[in-house]
Amino acid sequence: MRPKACRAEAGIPELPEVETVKRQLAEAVTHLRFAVVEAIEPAMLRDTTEEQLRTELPGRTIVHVCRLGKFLLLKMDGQRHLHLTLHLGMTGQILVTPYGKVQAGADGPHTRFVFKLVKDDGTFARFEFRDIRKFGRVHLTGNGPAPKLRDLGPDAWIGDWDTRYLKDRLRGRRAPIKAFLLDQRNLAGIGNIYADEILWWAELAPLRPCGTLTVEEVARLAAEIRLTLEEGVRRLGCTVADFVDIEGRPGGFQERLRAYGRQGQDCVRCGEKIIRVIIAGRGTGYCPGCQR
DNA sequence: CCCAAGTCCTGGTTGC
DNA sequence: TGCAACCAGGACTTGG
Repeated sequence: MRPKACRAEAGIPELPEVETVKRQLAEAVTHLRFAVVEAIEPAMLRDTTEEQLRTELPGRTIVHVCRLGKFLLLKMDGQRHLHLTLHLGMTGQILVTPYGKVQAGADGPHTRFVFKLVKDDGTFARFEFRDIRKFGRVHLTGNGPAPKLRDLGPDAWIGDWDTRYLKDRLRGRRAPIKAFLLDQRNLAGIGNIYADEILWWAELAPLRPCGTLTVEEVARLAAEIRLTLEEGVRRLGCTVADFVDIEGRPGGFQERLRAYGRQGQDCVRCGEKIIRVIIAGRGTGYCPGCQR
């Protein structure tokens, strides 16, 4: 079985988008071995020198691909627990293509890393990390995942946390609830778009100070975090690579938005106009009518 | 020119 | 007053 061509991108990568990439990547590269590593943009490296990437990765086989929040982790075989950790930043894309297709194998203007992978049967695949804005990051670490991952809270979608955890973390804080959701140390994986959508579903105003949420509201928030991300994963899981628009969002995503980017339009729940404010330095859409 | 985004960094503020 | 925790805002980057 040859490695399947895979083009994984999905607009701004938040948890559901990264989960989609993770699934496609796992399918495409698990059990393949690194052969040649090319770091075109070494400035995107963390915890790692270009030299280490070039010398330590070749010969190692990918045994597992997983995700924590917005981070992708590729675990290698061998004793040293070598991990390649990827963050897609804002505009990162992963492309995996079998070699032999001239068109598929070419560097683009935004190609930042290229990994040549080899399979048991001797065929090769090209694993490319593209990133227009270079906010993406690549870590190669021995003895476990990148140190950065230790600062992350539990995975917002499938992590081990509950209403009690949220309540404890929110207590006494004056920062707006939206800023709390964006802080990866609390929960990992929520970005600007899903934060707005979660707060709309939970009927909570994004400016509400964390500490003012009632137990009932925290329970609502906890439920909507799981449900909104679940829906995102399900929808993007249906987004076959070929359907993904080069420009950004996969089909069906934009029309599902209830708050983010809908300023000036009617709230589909109460009819009030969605407004836009800046919170935590980020554009925020919400309904002043029903989000309290 | 300004805007968007995720994360890192800095410096100022709050409250015990 | 001291100090840690907290919080706001700028830097980074590029294309629309």
